[in-house]
Amino acid sequence: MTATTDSPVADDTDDGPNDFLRDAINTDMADGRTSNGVVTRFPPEPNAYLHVGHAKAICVNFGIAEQFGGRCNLRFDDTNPVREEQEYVDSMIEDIRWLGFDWGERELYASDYFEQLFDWACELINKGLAYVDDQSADQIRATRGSLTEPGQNSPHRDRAAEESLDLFKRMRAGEFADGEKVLRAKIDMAAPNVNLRDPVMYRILRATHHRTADEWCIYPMYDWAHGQGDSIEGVTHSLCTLEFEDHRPLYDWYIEQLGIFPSRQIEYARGNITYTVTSKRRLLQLVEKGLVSNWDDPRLPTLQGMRRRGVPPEAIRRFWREVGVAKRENNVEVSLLEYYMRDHLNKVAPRFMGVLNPLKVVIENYPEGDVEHLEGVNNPEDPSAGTRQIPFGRELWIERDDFMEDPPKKFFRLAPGREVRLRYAYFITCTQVVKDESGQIVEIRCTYDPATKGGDSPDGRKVKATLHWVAASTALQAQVRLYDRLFTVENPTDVADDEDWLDNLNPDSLQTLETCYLEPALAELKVGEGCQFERLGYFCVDPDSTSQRLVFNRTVALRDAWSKVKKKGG
RNA sequence: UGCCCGGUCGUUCAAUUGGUAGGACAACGGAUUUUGGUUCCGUCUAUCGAGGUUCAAAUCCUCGCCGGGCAGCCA
Repeated sequence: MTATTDSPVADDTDDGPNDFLRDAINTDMADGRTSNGVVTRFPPEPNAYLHVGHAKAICVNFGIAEQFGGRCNLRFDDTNPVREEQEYVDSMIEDIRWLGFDWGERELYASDYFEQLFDWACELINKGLAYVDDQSADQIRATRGSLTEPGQNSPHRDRAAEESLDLFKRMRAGEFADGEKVLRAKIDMAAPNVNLRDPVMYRILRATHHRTADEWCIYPMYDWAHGQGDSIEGVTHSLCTLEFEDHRPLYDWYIEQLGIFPSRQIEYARGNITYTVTSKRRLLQLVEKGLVSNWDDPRLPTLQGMRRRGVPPEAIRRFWREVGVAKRENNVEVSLLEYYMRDHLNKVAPRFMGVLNPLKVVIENYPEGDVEHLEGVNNPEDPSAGTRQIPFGRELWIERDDFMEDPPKKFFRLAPGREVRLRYAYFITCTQVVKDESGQIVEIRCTYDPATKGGDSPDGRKVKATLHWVAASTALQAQVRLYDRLFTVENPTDVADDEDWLDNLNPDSLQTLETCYLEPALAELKVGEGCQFERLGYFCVDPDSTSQRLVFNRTVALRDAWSKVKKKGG
């Protein structure tokens, strides 16, 4: 395969499973319909921030182009200036790049084709295939018929082509008020497919466009722009979501009447994920009502949010590739995404120790004031990551969950009289539990065995647990934000008429821990960089960090067999 | 009750196009382990229904049933 694509994605270039899109493309190639290569496009409307659902479309379109040695254009579908803004263009470009795709010089816009679209519209008018309608929006709606009844012809449907052409040019010239006239395709008001009932091609809209400013006061509709843009660009396969299936006859009709390059539209099912919402409207509500901090809230499935949370783009790409593409409605389990997050992070994330819910440990037989440095492996999955020195001392922090005064049978961490290993350090044995007047455990007293330095016992005795720890005297203090799924149910928007989908919000989706202790090496980590806190999960540095205090986001927890045992009442 | 699309393990995608229903995740069990992580091994579970064609049907046909989309001068 000759790879001429601009998007070499090194880590996931293997083709993955077959699907009906690739089958169709293979067939078209065999039939000689792709002599200039396979061309796809990702066509967002710049009116919102990209989310993980868009990522599927991006992966499908760029992925297929790459796999077939073709190319994928980025084309902004900017035909409605009242909704679109440059800010969204910029953020989309940033997000797609972050995901790992590249479109070379082909940053394209539907608005690039406004003049051509206008000329083609004139051509259709001349052929008697389009006409200017003077009816109001209400009248057009009223005469469109219903799902079960045909529509009625507009009184202007059969006006002379010359008259329509004149009117259309005057529409462009600004002689009419917004909404006063439209250009309509002349197809069939009795068509069972409502999209074919003389669809509107142009409306008059006095709004400043983010690229063409006030050059135009008429704007093409989606159907009369998208397929034409595809054709102009030589897009061989225009892959879109299922709701456009009913539009395909119109897509094909315009191309056929114009006799231009026949792009082929194929529809596939959008990707949904359990416990998350991706509709623009709903994401907007979450942000505007302050239910999340902003568009980049790490709990949101926006690409900005996922990036801030530390989700590796590789995981998103891998996820959508493995999920595949089909035509049936789907709701993929979020655990699959989490699996690929862990799978990637496990290979690349440097390990550190951090204590989230600290409990003080004093090693009674360790010399007061002494600090020694012990060697830790940075990444057991990647020897080239090397080692680091970790300071150890008489007073340490361990995780509160790692000690139980009266442990159940299957708990094999620290308990009175029990010996455990401190990772990379020593075996310690709990000798005493110190409580305050309310009975709360405030400190654990232990002894250590100097012969077990590094964590090995020369006499071969075993311990059942290895704990992470941080030396108190050199610890970094940090805030850590733990995220849980934003909703408590798999389908948050699946609610009865008298229910509010927002009632499904998880009240505990964010837990902020103000006093966490980290090993000092973590001070070197920069904003956005990720790591593993051993035994806990993957974390990354949040932009809220200051030189005074680090802030970490938990990207995803490690799989936790103990929590399952605990739940079962172990 | 118009038109279009879809229905395969809990989830999702496959099945060389009519020839032993398979993978991944999840779940469950076990081995290894200086992360109750990783890795490894194993187990469990599915063709919406009824007819028909055929030596043979997830696949083709018919009729049902269920789910989704469509009546913007949105995309």
